[in-house]
Amino acid sequence: MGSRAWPEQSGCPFHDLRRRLRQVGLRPTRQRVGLGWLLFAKGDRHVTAELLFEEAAKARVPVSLATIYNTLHQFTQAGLLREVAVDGAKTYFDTNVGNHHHFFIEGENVLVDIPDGQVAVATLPRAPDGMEIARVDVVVRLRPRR
Amino acid sequence: MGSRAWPEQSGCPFHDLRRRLRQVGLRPTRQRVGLGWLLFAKGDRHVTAELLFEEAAKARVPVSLATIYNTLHQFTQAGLLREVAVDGAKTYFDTNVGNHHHFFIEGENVLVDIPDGQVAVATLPRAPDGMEIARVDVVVRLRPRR
DNA sequence: TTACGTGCAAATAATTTGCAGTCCC
DNA sequence: GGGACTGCAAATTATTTGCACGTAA
Repeated sequence: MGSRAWPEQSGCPFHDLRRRLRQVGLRPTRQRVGLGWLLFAKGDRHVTAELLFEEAAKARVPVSLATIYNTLHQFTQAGLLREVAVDGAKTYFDTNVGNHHHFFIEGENVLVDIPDGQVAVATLPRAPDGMEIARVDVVVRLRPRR
Repeated sequence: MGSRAWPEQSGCPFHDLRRRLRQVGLRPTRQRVGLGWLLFAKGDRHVTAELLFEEAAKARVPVSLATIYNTLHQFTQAGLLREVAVDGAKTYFDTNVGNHHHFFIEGENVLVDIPDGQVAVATLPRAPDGMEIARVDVVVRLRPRR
C-alpha cells in the first residue's frame, strides 16, 4: 500500500487530504481536493490524465484537462504520486509511491501492481562513475496465453 | 551483443545486410539498406526516430522522417530491433535484441545497456490466470551523484 | 511490368503553455 | 487584496496516415 505518503491520518479523510496538500505546499483548491479524492480514496490506482478527466466529469468535479495535467505533475513532485515508465504513448501515474513493481498487460495497456515480495532483483550493477541509482523499475509484460 | 539476430555472416557487411533484409521479407531498398547500415555497423545502439533522421542526413542517406518511422517499425517486427520502454515522450529502439537490461540516465535521457549478468531477477511472480510472461524489463535509473 | 516503397503534407494524439479571469488565505 | 490557481484555446512534440509518384525484382 502507498501509506508511506500518508502519515498521521485522522478520522476524516477529507481533512486528511486538505492537510496533506498543505503539508506539501499546495493550496487545497476545489479541483485539487476533488482529484485527490478520486485518486486516493479507493486504494492503489494507476491512472492516465485522460482517465482521470473522465472520472472527474462523472463525479461532477469541475476541472479542465490542462488542470488535470498540472495537478498530476504537482502531486508527483510532492511525492503523492509516482510516474510509471511503460511504453505506449501515455503517461501513467501510480498512487502507490512505495517500492514495488508492475505487470503491464499488452493489448489492454493496463498496469497492475505486483504483490510485494514476488519480484526480487538479486544483483544490481554498480553505477558508472559519478552516477548513483535513483530507482530500479521492473516491468513484467503479460500477454494472453495462446 | 545482438548477434543472435545475425546468423551466418560473410566477409561483406553490405551483402549480409541485404541478405538479412530479404530473409525477413523486406526489400533491400536504398533507404532500408542505408538505415540498416547506420544502425548495425557500429555495434549496439539506442536510437530515436529523430536521432536516426539526423544521422541519415549527415550520412547523405536520402530518407524522409515518415520512412524512418516505417522502417524502424518494420525492423522491429522483423526482429532486427527492439523497442525499449522508458518514460519520456520518445520511443527508443535498441539494436541489441538479446536478453538484457538498461540504465536510463535521467536528465540526459540516454539509454545504456547494462553489461550482461550484472542484473538478475531472482524471483518472478506467477502470471495471473490466462496470462503468460512475454518479457521482463528492468530499467535502472541513474542520476548524477550529489 | 507491377506490387511494394517512399516522400510529402496533412491528420492525430498526448501534453504544454500563455494569459485573462477566479478563488483561497 | 493579492498572489496562487484555473480554464480555455492555441502551440508543441511525437508519431501516423493518405495518396501520388518512384523503383526493385
